[in-house]
Amino acid sequence: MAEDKLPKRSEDFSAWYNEIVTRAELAEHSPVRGCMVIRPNGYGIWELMQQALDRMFKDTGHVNAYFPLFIPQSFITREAAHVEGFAPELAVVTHGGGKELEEPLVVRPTSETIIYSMYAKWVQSYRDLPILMNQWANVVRWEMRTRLFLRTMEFLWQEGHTAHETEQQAEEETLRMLGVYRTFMEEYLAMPAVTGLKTDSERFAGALRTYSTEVLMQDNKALQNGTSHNLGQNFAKVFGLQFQSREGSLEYAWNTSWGVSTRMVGGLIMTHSDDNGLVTPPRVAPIQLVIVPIFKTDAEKLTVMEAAEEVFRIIKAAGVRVKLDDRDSMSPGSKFYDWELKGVPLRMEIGPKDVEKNTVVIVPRVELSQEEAPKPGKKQKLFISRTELLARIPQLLDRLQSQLYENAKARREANSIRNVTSYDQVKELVARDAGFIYAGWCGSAECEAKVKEETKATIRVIPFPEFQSAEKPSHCVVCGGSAKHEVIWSKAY
RNA sequence: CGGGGCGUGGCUCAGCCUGGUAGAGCACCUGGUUCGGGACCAGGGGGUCGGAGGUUCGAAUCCUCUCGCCCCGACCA
Repeated sequence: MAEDKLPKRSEDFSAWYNEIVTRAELAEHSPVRGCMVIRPNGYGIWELMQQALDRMFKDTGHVNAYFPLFIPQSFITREAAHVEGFAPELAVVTHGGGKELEEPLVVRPTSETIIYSMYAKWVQSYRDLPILMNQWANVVRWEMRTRLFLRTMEFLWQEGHTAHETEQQAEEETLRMLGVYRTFMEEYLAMPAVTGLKTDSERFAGALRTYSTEVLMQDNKALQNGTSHNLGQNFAKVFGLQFQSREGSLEYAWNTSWGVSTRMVGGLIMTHSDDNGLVTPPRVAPIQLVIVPIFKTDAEKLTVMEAAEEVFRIIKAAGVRVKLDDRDSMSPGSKFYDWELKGVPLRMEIGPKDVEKNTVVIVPRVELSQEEAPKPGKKQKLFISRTELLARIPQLLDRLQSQLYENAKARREANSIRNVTSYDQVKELVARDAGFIYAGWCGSAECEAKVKEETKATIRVIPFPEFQSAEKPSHCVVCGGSAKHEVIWSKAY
């Protein structure tokens, strides 16, 4: 077969990423520029993400609904900041049914306007609040430059939209959902996320405050993969979302919105995968374990397949997402490479020797520090008795899940540079893609813009206390004025 | 939208400069032998050269326009 190897991450990270996406059959370009077809391998990951998130949303009291794709253009233009933010990336429908429309329809870039206009109809009194709703949808934003999963003109996401009596309740909701995202990313995607507040320049168009989760990719660029906004009363005022308060007065509701998208799939790839291909954390792996039977003679094939099928049934019954690779046109070695490329967490080999000894061989996609170390230059192979399988496989999946998280977190820590006090050092660090750069900032948009202009790095976030350095910076790394915040600078996707 | 690169069977690419009517490897199909880290032999199917227009007796090859992809920059989840 002699398949070509992937480009190496260290040599061409972009090419490596693109090759993984297409060769692992996650997605490919559509005939329409900037749009993508998500193939079953990629969509399977997204489905598992959806399932887990949806459960978490329900557990925090949210319900799902669906609002339409088309939004009257006039809705978008009502909220000043919102229009300004989205105008350049709107797709507008001007014709329908063969006639020019009286009012053009915007293909939703996000649904604040249509949703809050509806909430306004549904809410009369404080008794109707809070509204805690979510929708799973596609949205369209006209983009100049696109990349599969990371930035496409149409993407899939969920957008939560809530309405509350008080600013404090809205703020609590905003932070609660940011926390849900972080938990989800860490527990399911094995992605260590830094959470914090966005600066004014990075804030969502129409929000009071925007918070985000930021994850460091293997090329040391940051990926914002979740945002949560406290919208204040901006949209409520524009769409007349009012309620009679407990005191009898008429008040505008306080809104929040929060979303994550298929961009997370791209982040997942860039966090864990290696030069052999995709690496998928077990909890979001469409196939968690693949069984590769090995045999020479027909007699061996018979006994090996019988054993493989039995193991398959047992493991499947235990709730593991397992596949038996019974393709007979491919050699086992070739299958090994194939499943490594596709990121399956565990591979099981069953051959004549295993049948004889009533064992199987398991090879984890990523080396597990808790298991016996491999021989130098070899892959880690675990020899497991068939009688232990039901206990061992879930354990190995768990260990792989946490191993990926530990690896990613260690990498992030190794590439977080704290207490940077000179601007020259910032320039030097950004120039060599050093990662997350923690430094003081005076809070001025001028200093922020200067750094962006001169280095391409932006303030990713004003990190929450648990991420802040032990020693608080005293001066702005740009102007030398007194520091208002410690911020994280980094190049970003 | 600016700069650069590239579009030739499913994939990677040769052919283009010096026009003469399309080729390789891999993949795919059939049969056989194989199978513990990318198997081998034999046979076979498949492209009109991104698209449109032009020059020419004749265009993958020359010219014009256009579409798309990739990289870099400005904008962004």
